[in-house]
Amino acid sequence: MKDDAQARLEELIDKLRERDHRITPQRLAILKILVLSDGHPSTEQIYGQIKEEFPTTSLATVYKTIAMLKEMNEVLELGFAGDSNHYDGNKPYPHTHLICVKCRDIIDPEVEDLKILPQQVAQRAGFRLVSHRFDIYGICPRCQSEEQ
Amino acid sequence: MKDDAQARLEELIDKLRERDHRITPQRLAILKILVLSDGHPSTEQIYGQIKEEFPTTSLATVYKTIAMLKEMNEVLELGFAGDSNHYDGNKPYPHTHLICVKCRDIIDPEVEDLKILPQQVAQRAGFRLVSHRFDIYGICPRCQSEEQ
DNA sequence: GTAGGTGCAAATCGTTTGCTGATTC
DNA sequence: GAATCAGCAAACGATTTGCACCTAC
Repeated sequence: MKDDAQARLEELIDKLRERDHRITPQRLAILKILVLSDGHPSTEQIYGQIKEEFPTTSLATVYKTIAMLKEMNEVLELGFAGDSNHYDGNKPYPHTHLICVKCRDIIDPEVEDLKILPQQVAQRAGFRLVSHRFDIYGICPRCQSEEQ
Repeated sequence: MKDDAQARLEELIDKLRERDHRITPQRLAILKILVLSDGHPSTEQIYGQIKEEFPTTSLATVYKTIAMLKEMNEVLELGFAGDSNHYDGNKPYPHTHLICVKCRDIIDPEVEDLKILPQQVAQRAGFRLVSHRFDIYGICPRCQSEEQ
């Protein structure tokens, strides 16, 4: 495991302990999957991966673990209508996503920061800023080359 | 009905005719609701409103009409995981939204255009741009004042 | 008259919940 | 040992679909 993934995993474990959450084998496996994923795995993908190690694990456990991480603000949820949610356990704060509409791959592009724009827009309308989401949809290079 | 809403309604009717879609009373009512809404009504809200005029209308008809408009690119769909989708029939192209996380009100804020940013980000990663979505979440003035 | 639309009910899919037996601490 | 958790199945809510009847053109 890469150093930064290892460090993030230990950080998460510490935070669970702080809150008196138990470190069960299933939770540990889910945390590992999250910190080791480059992409933004969906619940189904996490479920599929964890079944390799713990075949009896249920989807409910995946959901419950993620709900716990959400409550701790240690995972970023990318919800999609009519599709599984995807999760980022490494950068649990708003950031730009580039999403392929064909293969549904999600990457973090290099992008100039939006900086104070969300705060500015919210303030101007009298809103107290909570968060924001910026998704760019396109066709990824691989899917482009596969077009006829 | 305001002039611009009237004009948009006629535009939509023309586009339906062009494609040999029939102008049924239910469809007309849904189109009216869409062009007259300042906000971004959800399917449930559209359903609720249309029932006042046509009590027998079904949710399925609302969904089917919206699916037709989506296919014609005449409505912008704002999908939310675990919530009804919302629709904008007046500005059926990507634009920034400001969303209250408490009352779920959605407004179009005055905002400097993102301009070429989505295209720039997509291009840099080799993606062909399809669309984008920029949502800012916060607490609206009314909900702030209602906080004890 | 006929292609297309409406409305109903059933099916679907992701997610959540209730509960019982098992496990971490 | 006790509080928490895992796993199962049932419940849920938004959306979609199949189909018989109906209606705009």
